[in-house]
Amino acid sequence: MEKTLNIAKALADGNRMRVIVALTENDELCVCQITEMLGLATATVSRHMSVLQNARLVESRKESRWVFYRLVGTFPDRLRQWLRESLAEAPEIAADRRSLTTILSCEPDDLCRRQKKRKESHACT
Amino acid sequence: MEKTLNIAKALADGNRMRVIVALTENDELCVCQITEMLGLATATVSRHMSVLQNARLVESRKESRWVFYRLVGTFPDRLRQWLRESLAEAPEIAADRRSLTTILSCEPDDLCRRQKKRKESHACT
DNA sequence: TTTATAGTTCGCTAATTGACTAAACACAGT
DNA sequence: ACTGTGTTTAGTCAATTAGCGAACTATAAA
Repeated sequence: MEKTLNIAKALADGNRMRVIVALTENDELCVCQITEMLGLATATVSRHMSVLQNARLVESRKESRWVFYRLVGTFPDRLRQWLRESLAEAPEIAADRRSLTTILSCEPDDLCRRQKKRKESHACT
Repeated sequence: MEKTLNIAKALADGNRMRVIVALTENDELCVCQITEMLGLATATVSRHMSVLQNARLVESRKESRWVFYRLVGTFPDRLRQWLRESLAEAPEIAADRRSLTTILSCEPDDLCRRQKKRKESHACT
């Protein structure tokens, strides 16, 4: 029962749910892309991804400086179906989809550079 | 998205998950039966059922002094399937099933009387 | 009408959780 | 070796939550 409960707990956060849904539509995403989509601090995103990984919902691989996450191959099919059906009309998910289109149109390198620049400009304000 | 997230949050507690699964196997259960199964205070069970009701997972009816809860007719089928599949081998659920056999073999009246007697005997200890 | 009963709500406590910043880590780039 | 980059971990704070007992509510029973 612990495994199922961990999954339920992992999904009991709006941002983590958004990540899971985004990963049902995209093979994999890197932390900086998820960070950009959610609009949170990198540290927070990392924490969230850790929760999802511990719940065995996602797995990760490292390539160069970037860490990419994807859904595990054993992701429960019924759960995926429920999420997609129940969130089919959700405006927040549609917004994520649109913003991801832009995010995915550039390489992680460029994206991370943009995030850094944005962060510094905030620091100067 | 709020509706789906509320459901996820409602399920992110072991006891509430156990109640939902019990209700997939039993048409309806009254508070005192759920209380007996979970081994919690009535107040706590009532609070939990309120969460499930607010998440639109269960509905209630009152008969005499008893309140009965059942799954809503719109309970997401995929979600039910996922829960039943992933919890098919869970020892805790099996234990609940067994204890419910005993609980359901007597009327709410008798059960409530037993619970009251048990509570008083604790008070005397 | 009064008393009893079952469930709900309130308030408290302790634990957990989401967001952030800063520091640490892993390792690529120079 | 040193510097830069992206991510992870640790610590803090505020908000939320699960469990309980007490008080309250709804209403059945006497």
